[in-house]
Amino acid sequence: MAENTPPPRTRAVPARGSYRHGDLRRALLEAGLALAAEGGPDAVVLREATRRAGVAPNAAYRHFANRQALLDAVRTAAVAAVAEAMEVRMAQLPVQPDAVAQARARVRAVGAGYLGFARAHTGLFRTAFGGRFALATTPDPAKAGRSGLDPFRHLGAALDALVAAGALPQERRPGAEFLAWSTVHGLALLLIDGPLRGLPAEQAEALGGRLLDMVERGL
Amino acid sequence: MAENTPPPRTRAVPARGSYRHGDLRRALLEAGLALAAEGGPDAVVLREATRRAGVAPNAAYRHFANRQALLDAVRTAAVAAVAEAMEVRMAQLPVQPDAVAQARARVRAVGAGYLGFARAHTGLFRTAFGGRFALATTPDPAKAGRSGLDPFRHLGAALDALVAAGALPQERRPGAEFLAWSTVHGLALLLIDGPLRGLPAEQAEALGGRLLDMVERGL
DNA sequence: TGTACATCAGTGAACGCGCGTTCACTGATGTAC
DNA sequence: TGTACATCAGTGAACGCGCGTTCACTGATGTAC
Repeated sequence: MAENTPPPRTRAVPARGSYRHGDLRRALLEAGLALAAEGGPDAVVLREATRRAGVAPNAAYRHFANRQALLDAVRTAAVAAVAEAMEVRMAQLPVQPDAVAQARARVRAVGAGYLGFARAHTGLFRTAFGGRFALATTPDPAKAGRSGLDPFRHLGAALDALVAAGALPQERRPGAEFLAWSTVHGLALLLIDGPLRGLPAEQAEALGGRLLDMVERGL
Repeated sequence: MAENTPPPRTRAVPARGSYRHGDLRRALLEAGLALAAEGGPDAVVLREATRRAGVAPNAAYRHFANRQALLDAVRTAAVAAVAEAMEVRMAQLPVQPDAVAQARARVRAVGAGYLGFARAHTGLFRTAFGGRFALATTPDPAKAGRSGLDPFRHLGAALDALVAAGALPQERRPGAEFLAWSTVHGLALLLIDGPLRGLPAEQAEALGGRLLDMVERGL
């Protein structure tokens, strides 16, 4: 870790749980998250998750319809973790007198949260956004951070704030989230899977900064 | 196809080839490319390639050390195909009196070639740039188009031309390829794997255009 | 020009692998009387 | 309060799958004499 982005959320140990195991569903989900963190989505292997939970392979079927269902649950949790990383950045933002500066800082925090998460929790990031992934048209609370917003909606809200502050013309707002997202998404992938893999943190952050400058200017 | 980006290069039928099969190496490579086109890198399965070539599974080992070697060869060919898609776009560029406009158009052609290839040949694109991929520091002719440049070097050359034309300050040049690449790479992935998947061609191109506007302004 | 020989591309059979998933089960628990 | 019972979370064993890869082989070809 050693990053200011948080590890994936681990809820407090819950009410006694069910039968034998205590709470196998959560144990499997957490094993799945650990696997995803170590090796991305392909590493979320049902048998290995049960192994880590200390349970027979088929016990998983009491809690997940199949391997895909487990993977989906892991992916959802990973998306929520990205949202939380963004929220951490935003919470650290100083209050500024200038509304424009404030709104810009918010957009940057969203982008930096995304990039920081990708670098700090590569496997989880790849699980969340690395392969085929969709965007529910109706918000899913399970994919949100504490604020109730998922990563995509954090970006949308930040861009709305930019418009409200007068820093982004209304007519450029539609579709702007996809332009901004593309940019940051691309750098994230170049940084974790592409030729920028292994770039020292300092340089990666500098590049991220320049990229966000570019988006600001270019939007 | 039905696109102005070319299909992956198929060299003219060569000199007689070797023993029994004629030219199993090429047959396997082409089967691998077809598999990649259909299902991305994971679909490049050694046994299936030999099946398509009409040959026993282990015959592949006469020509490739292992599955990874076949995949690498396929990936290299896919990268070259991206370079060619860029070259097609550039060749279509009208000559302009204004050097700045000319240089800008060239950068846009590189970006549009990348995006167009990603949409037209999704599986190949994903094979070339979808997963873990590196960038040889020394240019590999096998990854280049007819011009001898690979996709990354096409971008670099286009940016150099931008500087030469005076449209990009010298001091902003270093690292600019990574900013530009990130942007276009991200949109490509959003378009083929992400929430923008299935966007109608017209809208996808419009978004691509806006993105390239943004890069131009922002760089 | 004809024959013996070495080469080596492709064969056929088999391997071990870990995977997801299904089956009939068992036995600790909570609940109804 | 004590006992019978239904529930259903986790068990144990097994399946078929396609994969990559190894082995000892064969037989068409090009080449040397």
